[in-house]
Amino acid sequence: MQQTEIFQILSKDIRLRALLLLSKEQELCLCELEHALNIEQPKISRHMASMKTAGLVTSRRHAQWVYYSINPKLATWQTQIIDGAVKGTQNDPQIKQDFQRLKTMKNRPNC
Amino acid sequence: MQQTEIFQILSKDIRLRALLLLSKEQELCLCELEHALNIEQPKISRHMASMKTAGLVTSRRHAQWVYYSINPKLATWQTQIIDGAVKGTQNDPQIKQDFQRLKTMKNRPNC
DNA sequence: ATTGTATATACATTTAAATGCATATACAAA
DNA sequence: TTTGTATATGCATTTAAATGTATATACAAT
Repeated sequence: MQQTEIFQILSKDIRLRALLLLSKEQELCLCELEHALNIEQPKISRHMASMKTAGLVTSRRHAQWVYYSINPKLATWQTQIIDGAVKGTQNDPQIKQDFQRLKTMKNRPNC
Repeated sequence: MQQTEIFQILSKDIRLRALLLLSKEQELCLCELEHALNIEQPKISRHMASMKTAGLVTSRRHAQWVYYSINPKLATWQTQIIDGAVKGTQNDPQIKQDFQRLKTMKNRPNC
């Protein structure tokens, strides 16, 4: 049952929060995620790697930055699940804070 | 972030399969789940207990049987997630087999 | 070539779940 | 009160993820 993989990914705070950021921002580089989530670089890097392995996100490198986005090729049932997560968190203080930190981040890479 | 709890529950095969059975059958007693999923009694009992603790299912006792159902008071975002799981598994052979085993179970308790 | 910034990975350790097996409790019927 | 069936729980062990810290790689700019 590979269907459980998406649940296993979203079962952890950090990854859910990262995905929620990506669901609004289209594309974010690792350092933006690191800053918005306020966690150590190796940690977020590893979690993004696992999300990529699970096929939930894609990445592209541009100069020294690696940009992550939600995989545009997800099945509709997967998208539905993510949408549910978005709904369930729209008033969550933690998520608000994450977006706040992203907004106030200095020297965000432009492209 | 208690939103991750539903994902954590559905991240495991056994629990996802149990929930899918309940989503079609309304109510099933533990021994029906045990039989349909083809696993040991203490195992399914504990997994159902954790689903109950998480608020995903409810239970009622009738005579010596305990009947489980999906909690009717779930938030819509939670229902949406479960619906996504149902969609994502509708042609899954494992799930088909689970229903098959349920159908062919002898001496199912009636009420 | 050297320095700086961004990202990934290795490895040892910790933390958290899941499991098996035994046993306890709940209820029904004899 | 004994026996049978259904369900829950205790406890030791295993399995699986997550973590911290250090280090490696990638690319840009000097």
